[in-house]
Amino acid sequence: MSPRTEEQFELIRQEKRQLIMDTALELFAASGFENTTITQIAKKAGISKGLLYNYFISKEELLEAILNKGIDDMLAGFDPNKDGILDNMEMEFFITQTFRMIKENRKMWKLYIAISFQPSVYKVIENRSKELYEPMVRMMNNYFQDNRFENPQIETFMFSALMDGIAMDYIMAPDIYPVDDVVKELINRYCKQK
Amino acid sequence: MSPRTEEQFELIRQEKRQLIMDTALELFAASGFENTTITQIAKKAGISKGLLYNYFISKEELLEAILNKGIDDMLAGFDPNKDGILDNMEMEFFITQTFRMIKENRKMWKLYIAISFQPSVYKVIENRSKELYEPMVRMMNNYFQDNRFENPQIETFMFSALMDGIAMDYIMAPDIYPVDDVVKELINRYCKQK
Amino acid sequence: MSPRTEEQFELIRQEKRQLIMDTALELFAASGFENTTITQIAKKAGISKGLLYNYFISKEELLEAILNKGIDDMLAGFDPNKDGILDNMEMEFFITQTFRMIKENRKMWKLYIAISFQPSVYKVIENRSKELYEPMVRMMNNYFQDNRFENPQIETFMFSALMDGIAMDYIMAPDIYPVDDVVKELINRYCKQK
Amino acid sequence: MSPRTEEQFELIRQEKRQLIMDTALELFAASGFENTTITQIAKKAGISKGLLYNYFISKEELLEAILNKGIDDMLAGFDPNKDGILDNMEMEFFITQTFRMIKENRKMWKLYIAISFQPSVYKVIENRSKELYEPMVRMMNNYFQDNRFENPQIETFMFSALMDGIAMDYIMAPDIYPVDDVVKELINRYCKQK
DNA sequence: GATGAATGAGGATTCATTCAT
DNA sequence: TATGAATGAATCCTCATTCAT
Repeated sequence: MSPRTEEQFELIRQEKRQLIMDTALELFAASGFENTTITQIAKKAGISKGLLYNYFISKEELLEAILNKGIDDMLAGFDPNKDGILDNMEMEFFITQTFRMIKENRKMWKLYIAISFQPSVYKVIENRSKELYEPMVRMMNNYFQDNRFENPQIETFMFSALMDGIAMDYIMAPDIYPVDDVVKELINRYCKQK
Repeated sequence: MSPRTEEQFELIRQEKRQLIMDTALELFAASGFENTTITQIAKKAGISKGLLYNYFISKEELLEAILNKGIDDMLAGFDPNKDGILDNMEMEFFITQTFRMIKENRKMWKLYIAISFQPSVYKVIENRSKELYEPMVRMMNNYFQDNRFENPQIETFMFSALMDGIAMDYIMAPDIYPVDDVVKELINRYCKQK
Repeated sequence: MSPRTEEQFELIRQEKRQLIMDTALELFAASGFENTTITQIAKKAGISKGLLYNYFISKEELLEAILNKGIDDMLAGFDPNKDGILDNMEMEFFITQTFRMIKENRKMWKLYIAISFQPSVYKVIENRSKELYEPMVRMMNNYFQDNRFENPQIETFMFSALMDGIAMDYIMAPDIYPVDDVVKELINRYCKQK
Repeated sequence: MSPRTEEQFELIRQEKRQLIMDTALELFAASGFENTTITQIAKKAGISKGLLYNYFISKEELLEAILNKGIDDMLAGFDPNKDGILDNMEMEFFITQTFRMIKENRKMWKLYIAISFQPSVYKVIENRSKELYEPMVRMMNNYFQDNRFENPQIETFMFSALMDGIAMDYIMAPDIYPVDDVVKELINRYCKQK
């Protein structure tokens, strides 16, 4: 009856932590952060409330962990620091990649947007958000400048709005929104030779 | 010292009701529905909690009233039941009008979107939302068909995404977003003779 | 059915606040701060838990209020800032007064001492304590100097220890400790012409 | 690699048990019994929570063990059952010895006093306390009677109060309290030929 | 109409203790 | 012997709502 090894414990911790985060995200996305109780999360995850607090020091820290993980995944998913000139292929890849990530992390993004609409409450994600958005915007701006769009500034706003709008509409109604067709059209407009 | 007439009382009631709604909206938009307490609203409105419940039977009904008022205003602001053919001028008017309403009711829209991201809460306004969206979508669809856009179906999705995205981006950062310029460009693209 | 006047509300608040403090002190003194629950206090006071939090923002703030009130009472009970020369009568008055206050506020002092033994936890009363002790010690020192005791410094320590020890022993066993006799002896020793 | 003998195991057990008690005392004295968690104790002692429960069946039993050990030490430190006549030397020895023990077990005494101020907790050590106090009081009484103090009864109360008060004041501020000087004066007053 | 004291159900969090390994 | 994940009862605290005045 020797005790578990360090590795065994670590494995247990990793798995349980992920289980809690997944379960919480599910519920947060469905009902919102405030409308989800720790009891609900614990019950759905099949663990006790106490154990949850063994992994996250508070409900809010659990939220942060989920959002940070989501942002990390997004950042890892593409290279936004592309400083050189983006050609059409690369832009197409960026768009495809972005929506692939959004589709894979739909619930996280739903939560993320919901939280973003309460800035005074959740300054938590403010900094992480900038990490994500600023390089993206810079990249878009470069693209529209380099590819001689008429008004790169405004084009960036329009394109961003399109990305955001498509993402939003898709997230709101994932089952019926023809996201692939719309994205294809988006690529058509922005990544083809003029 | 003549006693107030029935109408005067009614007027006072209406004004107080509106005061409560305005105050609540302010707070809901800033911190979210769940993070705003009845006590906060009453204090900011300068009335007692008891009186607030004289005007609204519950916190949720107060929310509904605010959202319904917002949707009513929006519906009143344009004629979405336009069945005939929309010409470019009319489309331009629709866009201008829409963003004028959004700018005027920014906080209400912020609240509205935040609520929309919580399905379990969203049911409160689900039906009213459809009242607003469905005719809009029908109208857009008609416009793109009538004006011989290549793929009216997809065009409607793209255009809606643009509208939603611009609105969202503006609402998120109203102080720095160049909404007028972006909307002008939107009109340029969609309301000019081909 | 006109609402209560400001004064009526204020009266209610004063009385209820005092009721809560009295009840809490009773329990804190009997079982200690940590071993007393808000539920116990509320039940004993005949009110709801919620109401308690209408008067005190936290359990700890309730403790502070009780201790501060006790210290205020003590400070009001005698003039520790006596800078001039204390004669025997005045010293006798000081001793008598002190023990009168201790007897009247026995439970508060029990709580106060118990709390004092956890300095790392309750820095709360540190400052207030100084307010109370420092002038007392200064006064004693003056007395022993002015009245030509052999070693005023050490005499102050001895006298303080006696006061503290008597108070402590009395508080521990108020029903059987002959505090009046002991205090009489104390006065005999320290306030009679040599 | 010879297997440890039974005695070696027992020795290890004793040492670990003592380590836990020392660690716990440290924390109990600093923050109080209730404010110290088992987790804190285990972490500071460098062992697991489970192991701690291998040595003590409950947190309360750990407290009892600490206090009992302290009382045992105290009892072993002097002979309170002196039935014959105590001379001045012996009284001096008693006082010196007592404060030497208090200084050596300062934290234990801090805890002991803190506990004593919570009747509902005090029962844990009530009986052991009597074992310690009653013979002491009897001894003092005898001394004052035998040495023809005017009012031995009251003198016992005064002397006890002095002992308690000095101990208390020292324990409260061990770093600045001139305990040696004060004790010397105490001896001066009570152990010198009249 | 108007007030704010009062309620109590419900939520987040803590922690002594257990137990599989 | 030794580990720390896991439990759940208990605790503090919140807040929408009610109600006597």
